[in-house]
Amino acid sequence: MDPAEQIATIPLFEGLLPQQLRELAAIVRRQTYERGQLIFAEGDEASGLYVVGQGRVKIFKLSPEGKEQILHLFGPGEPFGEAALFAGRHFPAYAEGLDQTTILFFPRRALIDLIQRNPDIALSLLAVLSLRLRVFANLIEDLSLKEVPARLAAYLLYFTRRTGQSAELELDITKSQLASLLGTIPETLSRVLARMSRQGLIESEGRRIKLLDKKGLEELAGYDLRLPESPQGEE
Amino acid sequence: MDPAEQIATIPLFEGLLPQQLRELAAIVRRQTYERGQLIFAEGDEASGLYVVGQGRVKIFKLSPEGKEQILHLFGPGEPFGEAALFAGRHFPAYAEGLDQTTILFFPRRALIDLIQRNPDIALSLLAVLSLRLRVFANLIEDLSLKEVPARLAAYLLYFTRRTGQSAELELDITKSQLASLLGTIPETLSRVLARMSRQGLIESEGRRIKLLDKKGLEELAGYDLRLPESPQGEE
DNA sequence: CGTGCGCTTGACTTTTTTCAATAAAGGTGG
DNA sequence: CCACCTTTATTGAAAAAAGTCAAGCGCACG
Repeated sequence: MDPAEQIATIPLFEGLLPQQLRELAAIVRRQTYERGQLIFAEGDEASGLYVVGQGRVKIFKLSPEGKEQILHLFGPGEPFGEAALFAGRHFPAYAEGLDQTTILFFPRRALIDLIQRNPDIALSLLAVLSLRLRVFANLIEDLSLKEVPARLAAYLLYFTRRTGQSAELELDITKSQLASLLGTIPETLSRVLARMSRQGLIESEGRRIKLLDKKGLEELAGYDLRLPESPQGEE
Repeated sequence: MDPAEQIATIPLFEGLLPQQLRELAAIVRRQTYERGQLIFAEGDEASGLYVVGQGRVKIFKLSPEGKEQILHLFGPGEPFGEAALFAGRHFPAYAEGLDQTTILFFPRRALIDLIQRNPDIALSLLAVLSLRLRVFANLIEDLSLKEVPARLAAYLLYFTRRTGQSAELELDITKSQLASLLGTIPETLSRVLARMSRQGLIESEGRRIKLLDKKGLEELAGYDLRLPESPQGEE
């Protein structure tokens, strides 16, 4: 595909003038990665902005023992590595291709120039970062306030809403990856899925999961009891 | 204090021209909150940017059962509530005064105008958001990859570095709040502190904690074994 | 001087992880 | 098309970590 055309489809750059798109096209570098190939490592020098072209990218942290926590999964059009661009000089996590993946890379200097001449990009970037902050806040909430079944229920419900699939959904990641996303391990996830099936909440077969009792799942996820009172003094 | 003067000391607005500072001063609203008073609640409409004047502010999430997870503690000069400004229209968490607190509030509209006319503020904001993203990434890592003793050790070491205190530190929050910050409960924290004391790692007396064995703490925190190899295939 | 809040400790329960073994699924090359 | 190999998923038994409930202490503050 023509670089300028492809860039124009990136939500982050939507609304830019043709001239500006051409500038971007002039500095972009296209890269390809195999499934499982590392794009950057935690601690690496951050020299620019990445945008997923095709395929998916996994952003994750690694414990000393090798256990991984997935922070994000990104698909076509989504930028990543921006935080390192504006804050520290180093990536705070790993990035790896989940499939065969093409990446658009925008070097730091040129990008910052462009932003300075074009505040709208900045606002767009601010929106992206804000949204991520929000996602993280929710992830933190889930990880620290809920147990695995609640996290799983929340994820399943969220997933149906995100993809529009109503009650029958098909995971686009392995269950091991889902476990990592939920902050647990495959064994635990497997058991929780089995238990939910026994309880008649879901039906699980391979990557296909049918939600049989949405109400029950919502309860599990903590969608009830949304305290109407102010939490003052709730320390 | 004169508003313009005070605004000039906010890192976020550093480097602005006197004219722009005056614009900000013209739109700012000053508010006071008591210790424990709610500044905004999760789900509230977000109508502007907050900056801490004096005192400290606690940003937190609440589980249905009332357990809280502290996301941030902010002090003078630090902005909060920005994410809601650029992304969704609602706050993703609660904010509450930790002391008697004065807040500077900048309404949305005027601020966005100013940003559009002044890309440098945008870059500054991008840096702030990026930094927070980074903090969150670390918090998520800690919460999901480490057990409480490791999180506590990491916090203690981080705290000494942040405050410059070398081996003897004085908490500026209650232990219950520290527990919440670490994603656990006071009882567990208490036990972990006791255990660490028995092991000769620390000496704890009220809010004063002395680090007796930094090396041991670093090991606990997982500062060893930083895998030098690429984590390829480490799924 | 008492009330309340923060902190600690003990006994107990629940949740999750670990370790190990096995089964199922998917892709590759003959 | 099948045998083989790797990856992914499941299950059991045991251990570990963290949370709940309940009681008690100490200290600050009115």
